[in-house]
Amino acid sequence: MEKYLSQLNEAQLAPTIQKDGPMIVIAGAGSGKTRVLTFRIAYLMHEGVDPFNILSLTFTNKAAREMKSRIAQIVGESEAKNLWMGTFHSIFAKILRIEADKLGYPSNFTIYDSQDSQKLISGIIKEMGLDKDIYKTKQVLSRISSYKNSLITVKAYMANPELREADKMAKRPRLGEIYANYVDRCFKAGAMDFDDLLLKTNELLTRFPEVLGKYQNRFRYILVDEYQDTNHSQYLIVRALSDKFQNICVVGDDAQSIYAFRGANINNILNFQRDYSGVNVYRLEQNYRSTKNIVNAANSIIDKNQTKLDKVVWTSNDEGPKIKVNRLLTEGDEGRYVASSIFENKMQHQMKNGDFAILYRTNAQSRAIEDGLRKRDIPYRIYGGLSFYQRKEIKDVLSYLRLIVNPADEEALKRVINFPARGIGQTTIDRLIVAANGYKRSIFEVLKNIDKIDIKINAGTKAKLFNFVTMIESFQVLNETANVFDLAEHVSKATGIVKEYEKDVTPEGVAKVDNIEELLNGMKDFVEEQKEIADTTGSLAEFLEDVALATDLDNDKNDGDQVALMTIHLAKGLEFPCVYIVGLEEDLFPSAMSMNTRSELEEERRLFYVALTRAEKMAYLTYALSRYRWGKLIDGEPSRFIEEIDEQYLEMLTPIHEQRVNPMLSADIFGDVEPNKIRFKKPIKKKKDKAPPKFIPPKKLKPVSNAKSSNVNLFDGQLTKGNFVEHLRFGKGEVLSIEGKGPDTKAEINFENGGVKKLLLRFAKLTVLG
DNA sequence: GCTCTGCGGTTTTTT
DNA sequence: ACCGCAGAGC
Repeated sequence: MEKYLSQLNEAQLAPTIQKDGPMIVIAGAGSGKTRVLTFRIAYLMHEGVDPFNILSLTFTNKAAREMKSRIAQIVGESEAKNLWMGTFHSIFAKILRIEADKLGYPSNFTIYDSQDSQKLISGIIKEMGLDKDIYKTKQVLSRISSYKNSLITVKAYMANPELREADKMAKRPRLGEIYANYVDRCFKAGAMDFDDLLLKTNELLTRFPEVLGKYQNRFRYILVDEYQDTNHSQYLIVRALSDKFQNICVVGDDAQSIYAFRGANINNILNFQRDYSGVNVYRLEQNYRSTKNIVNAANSIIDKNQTKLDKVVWTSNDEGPKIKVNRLLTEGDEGRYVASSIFENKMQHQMKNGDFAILYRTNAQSRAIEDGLRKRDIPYRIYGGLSFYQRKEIKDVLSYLRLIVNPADEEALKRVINFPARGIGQTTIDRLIVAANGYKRSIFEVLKNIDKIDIKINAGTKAKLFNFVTMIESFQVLNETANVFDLAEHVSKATGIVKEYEKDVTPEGVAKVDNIEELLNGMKDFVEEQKEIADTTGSLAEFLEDVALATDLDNDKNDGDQVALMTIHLAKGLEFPCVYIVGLEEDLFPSAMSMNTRSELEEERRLFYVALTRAEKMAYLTYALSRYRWGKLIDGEPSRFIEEIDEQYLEMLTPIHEQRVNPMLSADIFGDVEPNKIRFKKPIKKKKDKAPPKFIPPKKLKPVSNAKSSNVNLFDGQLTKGNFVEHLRFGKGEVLSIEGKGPDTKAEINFENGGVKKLLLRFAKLTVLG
């Protein structure tokens, strides 16, 4: 143990060897918090704590696995495997299965993913005959989700006039009814959604004191990673479980809280000291990951936030190169630039593809980057997006498997009852749902008793339904004896799914068949793996649970040396020698959806902080003057975050403001990438969009966008005080004054929805009204 | 009940 | 630009 502890600095050592009592570790980016957590757990075990009594909660399965294997290296495999280590969702799903009967749930309950939840909600809205334009599925679901995360049950909602009033004001007076129906249908289907896994755990621990006592005694030592991202529901679980022994260690960084949008409450970390008595506060402030330039630049930006804990991150690492900032004309140029820059860095610094990460705000941005990388033959891997298990063909197979484990699973049943097509249409399904609701039973039970109940379905259809039920039941029998791989293989053949997709000879169809094969291979691995682990059964139910809570990041196949592409959210906790942060434009990053309040904007800023602190040696920031959004070419302005960085840490490859851009010069940044093509492509494209008029005839409504011209001010001399203009975002406005000359001309404009703005005319997208 | 077509939403982030 | 879904026609 000594040999491990000696690897820690003073600040890391103190929290590692505090055995008992509540403690919080405020850990700056790259300060070695994972090391503290792992060594601390090893230390506890060294001090005689049974691993069975240690609960360690992480944010991702991947983090849990990595931590477990690191601990195994210290204390040995056999000891480490008894640790309770995983995500909130996976740990409490396991506990809920054990205690399910107390809550009236079957222990083999299904976990609905958000797609399942959405389909159920939209079905309920339809059944209730509500206007789907007012009751938007996603909005309704997000309301329900936030209620659940705040522990507002249907009963609590109904008893709370304020909440009901708020939804009424939002023109959704029947939201409570939808909520009630949704909860009811999930319960009847033996299903829990993601939020339920936490909500029901809370219910379990409050309603059954003996259960709470049992788990309090079991989890004598609790550690929580990424505490800043816990929501209220998770917070209460941790509080309840740690209440008896108070051996609670939370680790987090308020500057990296980026999940408020899904209910994470930054106050959980800010108020931790108030929640427990005698809290020891530790700070890890030395960054071991990044260069001085990167650390200081990141500090300079997070300084702009008001809500934060005192902490000064510093490093003794090298100065390192400055952060390079580059402006491109279009998203295509951005992709090409990033690709050629990676190419150059590989040549100059002998770097591998795996040393690079390209981070973006939204998944939609990946396409242009991909194109650039492909042209340069740079191998890459996209993380996130539609995960493997969410793909249609995979969900089809999984739905059959879910139905075997839990035939009440309504969403699975609806998905496959007529896929592949077997002549059971929507009308029949609707009638089945009505009957199931009427009898307060699951659809599957209705199906089994189809002859005994009152339902208007003709004999032919009844026969088809009977066949379907028989098929599922035969699978259930097989599940008693066969392993999950053999079962799944049989299912994909017997149901005709594979045959159905084999009919499709397009590349997409072929890919689907391949994907199903990959799923089966994965199940084979699962079977093999489970043979080696004594305390798991390798059951189908277990496989499905793993799959339901898995993310793309978890299945790191590590196939070869590839550049990583992902959203910034996904990048949290990772690090790369060289990081490209792309799409640094107002309305994109910060996102237009998150600029309404200071707290939203501060979360965007933390997101930027997270992005920048992923970099070890080099960081690049890029933005494009125009990019396709919703199929249209939209002009953008550079993100405020670029200007918020102390400029001494930046190297502007292109001037950010007030300077003429020479298109010939800007072409140079592509190095040897078909310069001619790039140089001439833009002007041609631009011409097609809009021919810049020589002058603007007054009084006539003439749409003139200054847009992509970017190096000239088309309004030069045309726009004067008193002119009326229209802006895409700010609406109509009156020109108050003009200042500057040529490309630097600015106009002060009073907009009807935006107030007074000063706009650089060569960037402003204005229509002159007269 | 099945198939095709046109429409509409999408692009904020995810356990 | 793209995908998924609803509605109409067969």
